[in-house]
Amino acid sequence: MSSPAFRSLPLSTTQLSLAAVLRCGQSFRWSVLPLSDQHSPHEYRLCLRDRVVCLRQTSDTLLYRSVYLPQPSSPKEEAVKDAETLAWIRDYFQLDVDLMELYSQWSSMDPVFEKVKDRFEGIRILRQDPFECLLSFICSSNNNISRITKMVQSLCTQYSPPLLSLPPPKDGTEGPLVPYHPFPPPSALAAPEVAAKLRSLGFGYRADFIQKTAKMLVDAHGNDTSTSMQEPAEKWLLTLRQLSTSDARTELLKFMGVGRKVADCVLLMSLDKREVVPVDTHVHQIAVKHYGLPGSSKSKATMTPKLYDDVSMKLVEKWGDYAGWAHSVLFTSDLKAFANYGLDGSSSSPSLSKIAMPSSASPSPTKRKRATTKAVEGNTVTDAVASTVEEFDELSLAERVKRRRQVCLKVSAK
DNA sequence: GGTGTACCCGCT
DNA sequence: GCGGGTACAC
Repeated sequence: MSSPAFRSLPLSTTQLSLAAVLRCGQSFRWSVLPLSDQHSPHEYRLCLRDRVVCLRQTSDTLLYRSVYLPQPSSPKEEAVKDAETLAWIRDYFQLDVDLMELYSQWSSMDPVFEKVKDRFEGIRILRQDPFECLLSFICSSNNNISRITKMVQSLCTQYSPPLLSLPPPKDGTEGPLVPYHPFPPPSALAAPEVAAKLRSLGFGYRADFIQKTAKMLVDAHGNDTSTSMQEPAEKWLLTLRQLSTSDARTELLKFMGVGRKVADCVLLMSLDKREVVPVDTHVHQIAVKHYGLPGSSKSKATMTPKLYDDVSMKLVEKWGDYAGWAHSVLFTSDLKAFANYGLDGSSSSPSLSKIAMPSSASPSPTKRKRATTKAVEGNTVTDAVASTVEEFDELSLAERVKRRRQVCLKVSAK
């Protein structure tokens, strides 16, 4: 396989830090390969349907290239495909969003953010493929990044044939070829026997969730496995981007293994719902420690729907329109794996865990106010989210179970 | 409608 | 034992 030259895109690491963004638990599929280059210590690779995208980064430049299948037959055709790769990069990393602008806004709104911002630059939300995102986060329950990564890799190697193979990027050295697999389509995971296989691969109880969710999607939207690049179910998931946060969440909650947390991750990371703040026990701890949410910092209260809403709403109030993006910065800064991140001597910002709780940590709000204050036609983001939260609240557990059953029955009836 | 428990597996 | 949760039964 040929090794085309890298193209370059001027881009500061303050706008995008691959080292943080590709390893902080948003996407679990990027290969991180060592380089002997001081300025760019790693190469990152991701396999798409028809190409493997390879990225490197220096302080002021993003270097990119792709290896295609089929290979371009002329320099002209290759130039066209490279332009596609660049367009994909702009879309996937949402480069039209000015992260510096957001960082300064969040800093002015939040003293806690102010303290971590210098050490955790360039952390933004990826715009991922919804199907991959959905399955990845179904795998994430009661789980850690390293195991989720292994499971997602298994999905690819077991259920999606390799697109092509590449040698490691070691400058100058020839190494063994490594196969790159795209993420499998829904139809590849829908067969009943998939569940048992996934269990044997160490997926645990998530094996059934994956297979059932894939089957629900295929049965509801068909699997046109003809040569098309995307199956109908994948296209349908993309249409959820047009829906309101609340409506899109309702759709996601119908799938097996998808509760509020997983749904919110998919909304934020693949469906353009930038204000959504997914709440897990970790985020809850952050909220208790730094934002005066009620709850003991030691006792791990079970995440009830109400507690989830309280935490999520509080953080949306704090950070505003792009609250989900801000959440990602704080969340990353609190990951153990990032304990030494950004400590290159030039910065002295602490990791979040080292920051003392503000002495006047907001006197635990007597009671979370429901969004009673409807502002101008619900145009403020806080209100928009608050109202969606209310709708979710009103959706009883029984109703959710019923809806899910309906879909399951519909599925098994076929 | 809120609360309790089992669930796979790997790590502390 | 617990965890970057969810399903299911009271």
